[in-house]
Amino acid sequence: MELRHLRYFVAVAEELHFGRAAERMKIAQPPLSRQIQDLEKELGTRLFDRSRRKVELTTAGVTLLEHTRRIFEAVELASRETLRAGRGERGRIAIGYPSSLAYSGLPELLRTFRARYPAVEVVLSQLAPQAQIEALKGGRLDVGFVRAPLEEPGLASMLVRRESLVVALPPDHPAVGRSRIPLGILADEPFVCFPRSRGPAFFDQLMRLCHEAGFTPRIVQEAQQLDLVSLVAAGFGVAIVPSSVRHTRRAGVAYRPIVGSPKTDLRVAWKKDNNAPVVRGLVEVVRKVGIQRARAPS
Amino acid sequence: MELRHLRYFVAVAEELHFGRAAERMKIAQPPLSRQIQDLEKELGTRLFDRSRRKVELTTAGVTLLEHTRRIFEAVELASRETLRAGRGERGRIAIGYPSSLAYSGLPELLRTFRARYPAVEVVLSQLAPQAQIEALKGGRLDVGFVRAPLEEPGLASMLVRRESLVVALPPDHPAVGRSRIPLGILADEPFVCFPRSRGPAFFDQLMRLCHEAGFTPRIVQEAQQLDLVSLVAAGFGVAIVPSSVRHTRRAGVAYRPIVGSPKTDLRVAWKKDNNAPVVRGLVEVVRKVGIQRARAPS
DNA sequence: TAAAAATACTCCATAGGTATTTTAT
DNA sequence: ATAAAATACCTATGGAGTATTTTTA
Repeated sequence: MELRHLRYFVAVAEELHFGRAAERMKIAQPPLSRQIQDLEKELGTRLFDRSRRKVELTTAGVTLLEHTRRIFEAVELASRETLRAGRGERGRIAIGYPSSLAYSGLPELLRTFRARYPAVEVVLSQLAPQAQIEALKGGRLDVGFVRAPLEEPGLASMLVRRESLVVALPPDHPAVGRSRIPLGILADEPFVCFPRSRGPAFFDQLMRLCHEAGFTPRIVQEAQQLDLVSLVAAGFGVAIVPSSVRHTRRAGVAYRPIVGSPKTDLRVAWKKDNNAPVVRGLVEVVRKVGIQRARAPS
Repeated sequence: MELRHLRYFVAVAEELHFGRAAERMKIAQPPLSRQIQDLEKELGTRLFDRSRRKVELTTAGVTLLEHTRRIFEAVELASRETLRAGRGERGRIAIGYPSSLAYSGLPELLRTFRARYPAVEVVLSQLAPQAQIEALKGGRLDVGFVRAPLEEPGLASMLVRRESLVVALPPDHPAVGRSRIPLGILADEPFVCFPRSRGPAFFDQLMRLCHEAGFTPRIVQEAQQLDLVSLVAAGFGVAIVPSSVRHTRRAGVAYRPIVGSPKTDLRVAWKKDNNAPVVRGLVEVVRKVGIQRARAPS
């Protein structure tokens, strides 16, 4: 059985006249008769009563007509939904992000994305850079936002924004008096930072910066759960963070730019061979809308 | 789009390999590739990702696969239900019957019929013969049981059983002494019977019998609602009824055979051009099982 | 007799086959 | 180098057309 048979059947059932039904189907009457006969043969029962001059549906025909409507509805629905899925307007996307994006940038991005793809389920995971990279490669994540150059084979990425690094330090620290801080004056300060395993690229950049300033930072605390800024506020030491961290208002911490304005890149990454239209769609939204820095608190 | 496309699509989606899918579909690989391409073209989206060495479903493909299952289920259901309807195993049948069958014969028949056609809805109407004939012609009834020769054009009928007519009379009537009653001795009796309009054939047969016995019956009461036997019991007069009426046990009435054993035919009737399989099925059940006379009460 | 469906055939569009190329590993 | 899908081209099944017959009112 083919849908053609059912289309022809519906035409005859509605016209109750082979000639007119054939006309409607843009074919001649004899082939239509044959197709209906083939269908009747395959189903094993008559669908029309042609014993008298006029064509009438048999009880079997009535039954088939009812079911046929449902079949065509199912086919149309399948067709529509498949196209929607193909356009990325349907499905699920798992997004990874670092804690620094949770309150600045990400919400705005998601609002735009969900407006454009309302039927897509968004799954969010706050993850450290390295964890994101592994989740991306393992397929547990579709896209991730990471601060890293991302030379991973198998992953593709796009620059979202470039921002300055700043020093976070207690407000009573002597260096606060300066408008720009030369890293060298922090040579003897205790540093707090994330463990290298959480984000090697950022960690290594930090080390490089300090070495260029002529010292090796004394790392006193590797933040595990708590965020860096809270540790700085608690007086454990100073930290170097992306400037956007300032947007999370917080007492007990001052931020100062660094001499030489070192930068860090926020990139959006995805598996190179992940062609899912939702992923393309999200990246496209990021490209067009970007992730704006929220305005710094006054 | 044809079901063929969907069948091929399912094969490839399940095998995730064009070669094996083609083998399963008993066709060569290139035509299968083409059919899938045609389907993708028609739907407007890719269904498989062949960018790498192995074939994978796209999100659109996953969506279509889910819907496809529903489509094939609908097609199979339609096929099965249509065949069942064609066999008369599904539908509705309106049956007319005279009061005399309500307690003898009809229940047994219906039990057999419903056992064979459990999904058929049976609608019963107790109707006088003439009302049945009109309902049959008007399509409000599918089959009717009538006592009449049924020479109606447009209707077909089959003899169900032939039974004797008997006289119903009060037990204290002088004629009760006889084992067989010559109708002539009832010449001066008051008769109760149904109005001619309710069943002309039976009424005319009655008149003919009396005339042959040399008199015209004095009809004192034309039963409208109440049945004849009750009127006889109430002493309004005598009546001539089919012998099966005796099966409704009732005090105050005696039954005696008539000399010459006149007979009446119970026929099952249907519209000649009603080819509904349910109707054929019922008539077939009647033919095979018949409507047995219930055993006379001792 | 006329209207309409079925039959008998003819033709061609397209499903399917064969040979080969392209692609990705 | 190889496995697998795509492409190119050919074949042939069966869907559709034309002419005619059959059926029924």
